[in-house]
Amino acid sequence: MVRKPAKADVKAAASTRKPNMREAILAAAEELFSTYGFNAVSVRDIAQAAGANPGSVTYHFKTKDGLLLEIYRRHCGPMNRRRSELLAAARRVRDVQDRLEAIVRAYVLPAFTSGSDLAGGGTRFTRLRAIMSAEGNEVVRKIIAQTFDDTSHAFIDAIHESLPHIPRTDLVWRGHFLLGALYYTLVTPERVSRLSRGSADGTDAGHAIEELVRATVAALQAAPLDQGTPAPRKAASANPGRALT
Amino acid sequence: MVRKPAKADVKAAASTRKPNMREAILAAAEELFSTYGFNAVSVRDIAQAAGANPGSVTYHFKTKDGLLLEIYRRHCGPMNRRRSELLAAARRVRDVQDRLEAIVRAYVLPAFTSGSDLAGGGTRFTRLRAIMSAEGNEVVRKIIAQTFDDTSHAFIDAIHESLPHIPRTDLVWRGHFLLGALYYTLVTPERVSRLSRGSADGTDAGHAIEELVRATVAALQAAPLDQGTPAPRKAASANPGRALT
DNA sequence: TGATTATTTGGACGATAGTACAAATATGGT
DNA sequence: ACCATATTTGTACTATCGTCCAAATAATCA
Repeated sequence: MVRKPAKADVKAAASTRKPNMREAILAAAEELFSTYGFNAVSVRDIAQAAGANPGSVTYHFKTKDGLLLEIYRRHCGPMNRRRSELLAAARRVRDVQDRLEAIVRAYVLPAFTSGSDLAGGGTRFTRLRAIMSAEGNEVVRKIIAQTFDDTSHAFIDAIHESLPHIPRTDLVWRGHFLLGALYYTLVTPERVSRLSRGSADGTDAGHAIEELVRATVAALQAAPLDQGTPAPRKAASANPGRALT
Repeated sequence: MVRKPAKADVKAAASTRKPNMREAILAAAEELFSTYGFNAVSVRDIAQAAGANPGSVTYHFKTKDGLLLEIYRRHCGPMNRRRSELLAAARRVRDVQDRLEAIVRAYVLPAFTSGSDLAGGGTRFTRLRAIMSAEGNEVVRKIIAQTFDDTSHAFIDAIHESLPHIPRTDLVWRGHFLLGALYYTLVTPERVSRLSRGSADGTDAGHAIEELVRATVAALQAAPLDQGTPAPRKAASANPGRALT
């Protein structure tokens, strides 16, 4: 096809230098996958976005699945390490209520903030995980089960220690709901803006975190299902300020 | 509203006769889309699953998008009608606590139970919606905004009437979390079974509904963020049985 | 019945998918 | 400067995609 007129011109056209094409491909793939999903993005799309040749993608990552795998490898480590640190600190909080909130925050925060270099990297990767779990990608399913389940168990255990009267099963459910809410907020933040008629911004990560933490802490403390305790009556409305705490 | 009883006969003899190919294609497409997503399923996959010719799909629905559109048309009406009925009934519940629970149940229940003929139709369609929102399908985005937003507003308004001291914005967030939790449970139910080490079944719709309702009612009643009320201390642990209600 | 319409069929079209590979080029150590 | 290696490039391969179309078949009704 048409040859490039001059190497310098091409490089100048790109906003940044490209010392490491491999990194550029990874960044482009992460951005595209987290926006349109894995199936909807082609290797050629990624190559073009990275200013690379489709063959380079094959050279560096062998297959499209391999590229996705490498993205996960890049993020899982730092994110779970951050979670462990925050969880360890949260466990040391004296007050039960504060501790519970700190634990939930330790789970949610690393999903939003970047674990590595790029701004918004955490949000982007978590959105990618959300889309992947919806698409049911088989390559990713194994990584999730073997990389994230340990972290999930650690958090559930920590919560269970703070709420020993609630069966573990219920806490698993409620932690599951937390992850679903977190994913959905990252996938369709504009829905919040729309339904609130502009009084809330779904893309405001800070606000989303606070809302999510507050709602989750309340949900975790709700009476369990089995133990024959029907949802208590009237008391809540009699104590509106503090609501359910 | 009752559908043809003859439908059962047709289904029983699925391998032999095919009186209505259009319906068979719709059913196959719904099943495949809700399992693998829109992008991952080809028109030929659908045709094969329905025992039809790929050309028949084009004949009946013009395009692949048209097929998806028709699936939505089939379900949206009955589901939202059911929700309206249940919501109207829930509004008439006297006790505030019971009413709140009934409202949430009115939102969640039609998403699980079938609105039409097939068993598990409701669950399947809701799972489809979950995957579609993750894939960011443009064809569907318009339908969602114009068909489901009215319903969402109605539920938020009803909740707001029962919890007037909580700003609408917070209720929007919490309703959003509810939908995310609902979606995620339908998309990856096996995760609940895995993390609970077998003590819970993620595919048990009845149990999922109860857990979801309990957690959501508690979350809705939590103190709002802004009004300077820090999460209350100590009281919760002093009242473990009822927790946050 | 025959005539008209509705549906199904099988094959084809151009576009694009993931991947492979040889040639061209860039890089780094000596 | 040279050589060995790493990387990039251009292109080609096969497979599959959504859609289209003319012919074959089924269904409907005068």
